Amino acid sequence: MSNVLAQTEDILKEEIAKAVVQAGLATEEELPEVILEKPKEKAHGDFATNIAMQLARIAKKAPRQIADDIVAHLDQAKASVASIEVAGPGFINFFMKNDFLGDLIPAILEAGEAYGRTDTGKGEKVQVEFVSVNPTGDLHLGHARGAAYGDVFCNVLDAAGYDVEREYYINDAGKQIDKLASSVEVRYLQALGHDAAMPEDGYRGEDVAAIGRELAEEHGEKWADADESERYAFFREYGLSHALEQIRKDLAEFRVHFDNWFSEQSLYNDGKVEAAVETLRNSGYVYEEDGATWFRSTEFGDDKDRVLIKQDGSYTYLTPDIAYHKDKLERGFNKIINVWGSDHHGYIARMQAAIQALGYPKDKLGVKIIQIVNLFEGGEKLRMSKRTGNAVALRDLMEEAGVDATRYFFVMRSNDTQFDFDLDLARSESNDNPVFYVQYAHARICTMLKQAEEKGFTAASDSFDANLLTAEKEVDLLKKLGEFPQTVADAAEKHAPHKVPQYVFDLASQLHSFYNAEKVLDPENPERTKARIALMKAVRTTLANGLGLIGITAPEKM
RNA sequence: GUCCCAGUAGCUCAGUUGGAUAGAGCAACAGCCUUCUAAGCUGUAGGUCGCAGGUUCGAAUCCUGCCUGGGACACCA
Repeated sequence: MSNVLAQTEDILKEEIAKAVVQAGLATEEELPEVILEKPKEKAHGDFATNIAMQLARIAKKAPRQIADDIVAHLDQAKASVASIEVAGPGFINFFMKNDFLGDLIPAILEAGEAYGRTDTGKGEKVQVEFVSVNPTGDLHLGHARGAAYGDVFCNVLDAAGYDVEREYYINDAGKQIDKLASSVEVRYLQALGHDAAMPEDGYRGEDVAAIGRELAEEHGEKWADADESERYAFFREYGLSHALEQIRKDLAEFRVHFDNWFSEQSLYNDGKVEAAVETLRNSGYVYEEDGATWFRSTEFGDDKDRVLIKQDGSYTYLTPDIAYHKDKLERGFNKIINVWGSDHHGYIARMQAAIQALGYPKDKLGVKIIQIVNLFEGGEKLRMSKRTGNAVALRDLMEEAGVDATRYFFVMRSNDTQFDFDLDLARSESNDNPVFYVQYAHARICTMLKQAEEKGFTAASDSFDANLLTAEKEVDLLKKLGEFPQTVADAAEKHAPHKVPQYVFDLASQLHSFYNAEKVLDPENPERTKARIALMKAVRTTLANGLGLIGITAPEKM
């Protein structure tokens, strides 16, 4: 178990609970959960608890009096507590014996790449569906944020002990594919010099035009006057597979991979769309009106009922989507999570209604909304890609800023605030750029360790004395290292992967600070040098693991 | 009109699910390289947490109302 800090906390919590009961302040049943927090102020100790305030009502005593009683009954030695203070309205501040930190470095070095992994998720099966862009063109800015968020979120879930599956839902059945087919057709004909007009709602992007040109080159006039339906089927298939191929390629380059690519068309082929409607009908949530078939979603809090089958007999967008979610739920996940763009938020209520109508609890489905991204360059907002005239593509970003910076930037902010992507900053090789700042910390350590080797310093992970690590900056570093597993678990539980870049940045900052204050390789003090080398190795491991979760490189040299 | 998200330092954002004197980075100002990478560090300054009520020992955080910005409100996908 490499989560030394959590162990220490658990023991302390237990001892506090015991003390409360022994002091006769509350029975075990009355006892609220003991909450330990990490105070912002160093002067308030390593941990603090507000248990005395919480007990005020139960024990019918003043919080400070309660706090004193608890302290009097606490087994300080067992809880590794060095000293205790009662402060403010009744906080109990614990100053820990730092010897618990001594176990940390060997634990980290032993765990290696696994440091930061916990079993908080208890192997629960979670499925995350993200990106799921219509295969009708390039991925662009907003999709990229969703891709980065989804991917890092999955990494974090995995590290926290969840059994994660990544899925991409391919909308390959609806009208948008018909539109793609005719758009490709027009571009193909135009590429051959024929007179063809793009339909009003066709895809006018450069990406589709490229497919048309490619086709013209490969096939020449072959399809120009082929049989209408045959020709249509061909363009449809060709456009679809090429768009999809492009998406896969871009995502792969962005280091995003899926376990499962799920085709909407397969739902039709397997009769699952009909089956879903029947299921809802049998449960009594379906009715006919005005020649259409409706889903009584208002039963579950939706604003209005929704049409499943239109007057003309075709399905609405919602219907296959319900079938899709039904299919996902039947695959046995404890939880399914959708990552959607902000323009889809209005869709949540009806989907959750569908989940309930299918007989599942509402919270079986989680929806994460990714807010809009604005791209800035030279202080100005870019609306269009300079290259293609379309919305800025993921590919442009990767070229301009690199994959590392792009991924880091997209996940460093909470998903539900709009994000200004500063292209100049992402590109800059300076300390303003948080990606470089963190990577530099890693590289710095690697250089130090290399020199340590060259100079003949060695440090096996178990042959150093952790008690020599007493400088303020190194104790801070140790404490920060200890937080990593919980930060990751926290990020998973709160669906907040942005906590990882935040953590890694803080750790890098403390490393730089330590580096400037203390010398690691010191021939005058070989024993302390050994201990510090071990500390540096632990920091390097933790930084690398954090960067790994974000999906970016940890360079050894910069 | 209804719903969702946001509103915290000049700018970009955190804020440990209600805790102590609200924190980082950038920008500003003042310093630190003969020494393991200055792509770094140290310090100063900077705040009516959108506004007004309420809940309680205690509110940036929870509730109500309002203001501002963004988005969504199809028998489109």
